[in-house]
Amino acid sequence: MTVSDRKTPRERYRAEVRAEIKERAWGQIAGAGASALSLNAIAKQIGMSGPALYRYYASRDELITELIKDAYRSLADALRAAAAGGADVAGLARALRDWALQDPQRYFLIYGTPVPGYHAPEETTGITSEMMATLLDAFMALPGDSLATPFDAHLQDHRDWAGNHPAHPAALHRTLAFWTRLHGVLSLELAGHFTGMGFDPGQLFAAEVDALLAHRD
Amino acid sequence: MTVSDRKTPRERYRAEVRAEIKERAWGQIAGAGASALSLNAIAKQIGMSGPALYRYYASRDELITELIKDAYRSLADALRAAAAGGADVAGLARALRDWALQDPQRYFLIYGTPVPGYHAPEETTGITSEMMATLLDAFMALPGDSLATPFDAHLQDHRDWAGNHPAHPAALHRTLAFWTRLHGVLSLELAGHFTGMGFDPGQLFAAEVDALLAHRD
DNA sequence: TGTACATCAGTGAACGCGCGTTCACTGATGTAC
DNA sequence: TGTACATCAGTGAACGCGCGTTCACTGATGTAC
Repeated sequence: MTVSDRKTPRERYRAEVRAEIKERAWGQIAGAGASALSLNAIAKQIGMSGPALYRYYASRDELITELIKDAYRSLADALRAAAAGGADVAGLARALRDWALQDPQRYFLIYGTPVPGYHAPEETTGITSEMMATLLDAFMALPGDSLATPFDAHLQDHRDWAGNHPAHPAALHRTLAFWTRLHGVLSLELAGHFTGMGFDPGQLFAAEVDALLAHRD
Repeated sequence: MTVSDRKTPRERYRAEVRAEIKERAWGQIAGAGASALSLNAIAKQIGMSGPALYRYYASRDELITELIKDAYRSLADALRAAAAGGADVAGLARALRDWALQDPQRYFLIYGTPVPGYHAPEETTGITSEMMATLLDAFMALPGDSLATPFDAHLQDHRDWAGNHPAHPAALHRTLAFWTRLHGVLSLELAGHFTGMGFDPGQLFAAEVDALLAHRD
């Protein structure tokens, strides 16, 4: 570790302020949604003037882009950490659910209503691939008849998203089903569509995980 | 049909303008999302001054609330019409998909990111019950072992959302799975999360429908 | 059929607000010799 | 260790914008007798 690697006080301060800006940004998003995020309001909370923020982020869009990347990163990390800790498919599902419930608006920043015209930063596709690889690893550990359904066959020829992961078709299929089914439960739950319906969303989620493990879709 | 039932020219004109306002509102939502909906911009498009709109809607919130109710209504109607036309579960799934693809931003107005603090109008829960009843009718026509899973048992005691529909537990379970799984595929697809992944979202959707019909989850 | 009045659609000006962003500047902190 | 200079964080004023909404008013349309 050379001297040039060590952070100067100024660099450390910069990093701290950038972090505080992000923290306040998340707070605003949690309170009123991403569309209500305001640089001036963040500045006021921190105790700075509005223009001062432009020392740290070039624009509102750059800040939001940064937040989106962080959200993707934290999800991929959560799943990877669970896998590293020995989690199987059910464990990964639990990690996903915990991550989503921990901060619903962060979840919706990724999986919520797309803003027409806005394109997510390039990096996010790479992070998603990472996440898919984690899931594929877990499903590959499960037995499965290959090409059991027509869609399995379709996937065998259309697996760009899986890179060159050695998973068999049934694992590909189940990985996608894991992703879409659990997302279906979570997004409806977090958006409040189950409110007043009477049943326990957690048990529906668990039932979906069980169905995925029964490896008979 | 008495004279008082017949619409006066003024009433007819009012209805037309209200309809045109809604049309333009949908156009704006399709183009830039619901948060970008602007009364002034709508007025300009129609060729009126901004304040003139207040003859037709008391506020921006009232207009949005109206649009949300219309969106719920059109979904429930689409499913009911399909059922009335003899559609089975697969047919209802097709109707749902068609409805969603027809206007993605209308879909997200219902199922997208919730705005913290905003509460959907009361009527929507009733319309959702209607939709659930349509689905339950279709699934009740399918055979199913009752109480095949722990979640089936849970549902038997937590079925507020099903009203007093005579569906057996397996139908309750499959109706919820229909809703959450197809929503999972559709919302990811419409938000663009499958872009560049290589497979055909329509085939994934079809595979999920097949899985629901195999009545072995 | 004609007149007197009420209803109501739409206008233009105005209010207050908050937004993102640019700019010229001050003052503190760090760097080089 | 001390001085001269460069770097950079932060400020306050300003720009231009569009928003929702209120208000007093005009002028056209419909209604009652």
